[in-house]
Amino acid sequence: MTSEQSKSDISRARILDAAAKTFRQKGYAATTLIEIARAAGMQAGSLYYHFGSKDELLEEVLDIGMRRVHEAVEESQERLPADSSHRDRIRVAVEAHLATLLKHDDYTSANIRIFGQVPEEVQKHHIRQRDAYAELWRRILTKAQKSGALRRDVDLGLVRMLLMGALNWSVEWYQPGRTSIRTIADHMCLMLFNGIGIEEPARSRENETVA
Amino acid sequence: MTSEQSKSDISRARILDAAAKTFRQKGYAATTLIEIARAAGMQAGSLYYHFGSKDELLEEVLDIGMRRVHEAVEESQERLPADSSHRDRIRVAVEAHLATLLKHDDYTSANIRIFGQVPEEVQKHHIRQRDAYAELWRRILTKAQKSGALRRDVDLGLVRMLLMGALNWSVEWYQPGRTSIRTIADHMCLMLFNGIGIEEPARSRENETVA
DNA sequence: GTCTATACCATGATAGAC
DNA sequence: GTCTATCATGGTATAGAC
Repeated sequence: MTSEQSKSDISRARILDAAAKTFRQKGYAATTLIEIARAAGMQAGSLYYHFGSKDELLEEVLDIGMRRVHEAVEESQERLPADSSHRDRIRVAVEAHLATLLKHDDYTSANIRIFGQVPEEVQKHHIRQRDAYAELWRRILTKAQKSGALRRDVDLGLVRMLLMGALNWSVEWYQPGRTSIRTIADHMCLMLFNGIGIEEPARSRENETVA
Repeated sequence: MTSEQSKSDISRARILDAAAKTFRQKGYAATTLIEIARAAGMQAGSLYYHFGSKDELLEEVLDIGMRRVHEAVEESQERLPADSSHRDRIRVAVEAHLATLLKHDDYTSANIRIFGQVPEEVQKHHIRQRDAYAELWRRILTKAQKSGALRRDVDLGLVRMLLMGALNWSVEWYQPGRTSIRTIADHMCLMLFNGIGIEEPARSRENETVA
């Protein structure tokens, strides 16, 4: 049944892809249905056979994008051996989030990038979904903290925001080929767990260059 | 001479304030001149006495925003005793960046938020300015690293991006009164320098988990 | 300097042919 | 299912009165 693809389904998918890509690039308001239609290989009027309005199209793009990261991070946890360390749990979550965001997923990056500038009405419809994703991260971090893998004297909510910010902002600067997603994740985790400071007097030398 | 304020100057300033605020909230394309004019207490047509076009107005908002953070961070460095530690240098820079961004400065936050979705032509005009700001941070971090305050085996460019991301993203979630800017800066610096991990008995593998 | 009025254009959306 | 044609709206920008 999943392999059953009517012509309608195919067009729908093409439209969504085109919309995600364009929304991501130009933002919501600056994106015209004419552009989306052209990118999808059809005329603007034809979009309305598949979607009731620009906002409906937008909402589906946002929904898909958030669902994808959520699932990716969730699966990253499930795939892990039950006895994994909390650092590893966090590490794979970071990598899953980054990978979804940066590896040709216009849906998730569109969501991250434009959510703040989308009509309020639309935002309201997606708050629950965003909260659910935040809750997933909250759980991961809280468990780590409770079992002694993270310092207790920090505001985990704040840490989560800073962490998400560091990761999400990558959509603004990441360029495929220049740095691997793995390397970004490694640096993020190093900062998160160990920091990159060096104790004042001791000249600790550890000569491994992270490429 | 600075206290010399013609009526024109006052209106100009009011328009810019209104524009920064609205751009920040709604994004560039979704903001209409009608809105800006109303917020500035005049009619849309009147804006053209002060600015040649919507884009010209936008460019000035972007310019002011970037100039303000740049100056704030630069001054944070100059105000510091000459013998300050590199950690302190970085700490005050972080705080200056955050403070400018979050303390009722719609200009800087507008710049941060909408830059990626502004007409290419406009972006081009501001790349040099952004590079200069990035260069300021690059210098601060590099000096710290060279003098042994930061690990040598990290990609400082990557660290800078992650750091800026964590800070910049705060415009998306910060709410005055809930957390102090100082607290955010402290958490950021703790992560950056020490990390928030606690040594776990078993593995001492730092970053690079090569499969 | 700011207003009103309006030209001009682009967009989201609809209707009906094919 | 997609096209063409078209409407209605709302926006940027201009012109001229005050």
